Amino acid sequence: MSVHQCPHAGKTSCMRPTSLQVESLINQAEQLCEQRQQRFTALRRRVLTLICQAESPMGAYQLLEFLQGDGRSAAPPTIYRALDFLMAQGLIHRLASNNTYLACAHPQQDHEAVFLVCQHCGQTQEIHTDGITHSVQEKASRYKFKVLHTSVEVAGLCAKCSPGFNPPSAGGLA
Amino acid sequence: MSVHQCPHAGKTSCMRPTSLQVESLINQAEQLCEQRQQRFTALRRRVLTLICQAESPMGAYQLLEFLQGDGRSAAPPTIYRALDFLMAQGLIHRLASNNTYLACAHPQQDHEAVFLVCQHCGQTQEIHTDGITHSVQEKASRYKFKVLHTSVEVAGLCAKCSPGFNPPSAGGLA
DNA sequence: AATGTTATGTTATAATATAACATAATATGA
DNA sequence: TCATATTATGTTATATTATAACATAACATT
Ligand SMILES: [Zn+2]
Ligand SMILES: [Zn+2]
Ligand SMILES: [Zn+2]
Ligand SMILES: [Zn+2]
Repeated sequence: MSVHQCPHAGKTSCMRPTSLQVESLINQAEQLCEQRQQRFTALRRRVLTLICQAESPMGAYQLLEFLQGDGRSAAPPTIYRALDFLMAQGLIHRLASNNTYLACAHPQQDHEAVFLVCQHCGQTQEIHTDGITHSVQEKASRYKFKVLHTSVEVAGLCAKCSPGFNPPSAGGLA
Repeated sequence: MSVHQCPHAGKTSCMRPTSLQVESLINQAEQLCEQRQQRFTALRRRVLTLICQAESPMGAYQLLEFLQGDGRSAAPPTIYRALDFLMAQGLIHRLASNNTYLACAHPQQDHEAVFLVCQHCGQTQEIHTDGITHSVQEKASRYKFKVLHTSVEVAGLCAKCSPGFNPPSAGGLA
């Protein structure tokens, strides 16, 4: 049994996964859909691939342009239906703060996630943290509020885009 | 010196403030704007009043309808400019998860907030919790991510809309 | 093949938000 | 007060994001 090595795990900032890593994510999605008796169609595969290959989260109409570039006939419902499916399967997430979609870093398990969204370069890191989830739960319970879904989106600057960052390979001085 | 009693403070669920409480919020807004040498115009006052009076967060076009009902000439930019101003002054918040706007419960101080959004009735409670803010900060710093703004929106069911709720005045049995 | 189901194509439109430029109201200084 | 600058609002058009409704195609099951 080959365990999938998540391209996001253990990295300081999210890099575009290699084509091998994308392939691995797609294979994983295919397996999940098969287990759930859901159809992982060519269109859905294509959309997930585009999202996985992207440097940062993509908008629906951006993705739509790629589909149209394929020669395929594609209108807004085409992309939104694919996105809805992928979200329902937990393969992608939607960022409400900027209306974009990104691949889930850990589609295996159901989870709440926190997103660190760089305002400069757009790169977005999905992190999982029980601490935040528990804080929310605890606070909500004091208000007798039943939590169904928590959205945490953190806007800021990633390591690369923070002032004072020097790329390691540049030597750091001049 | 009369201290403003926030209509949200200490409540289990957010109720529409009384007209006296709305008035108090508006007066407070007026003072804040005066301190900052910002113009609290009739339009801005009207929009803030509408938002304060609302039972739950309101959409921009909903608010726009009210302005038009006033007999006033109003187009989308009218409402969006007012909303932008009120947000810049920290008098209202925008919920990204459902594109709505609500009055800030504590416009005095700059703060990060958590919103408990009831999916059934729409009522939304703003709460302030250092615990969540600190968890986010701590997690982000591990990724060398500089936090600028944190959005936490919790979807679920408020006390009233949770299954099994009986209004206190009904006696609780039959 | 006949049938039911799911997915996709297609057209139109809804909902949310902004650009660009004109006019009006307000503030500031002579 | 008047001229001037600044800020706010009016107005028209358009951009962006998303869904409704119905037709056709692909797939599954018998
Ligand atoms: Zn995820
Ligand atoms: Zn960045
Ligand atoms: Zn607030
Ligand atoms: Zn409720």
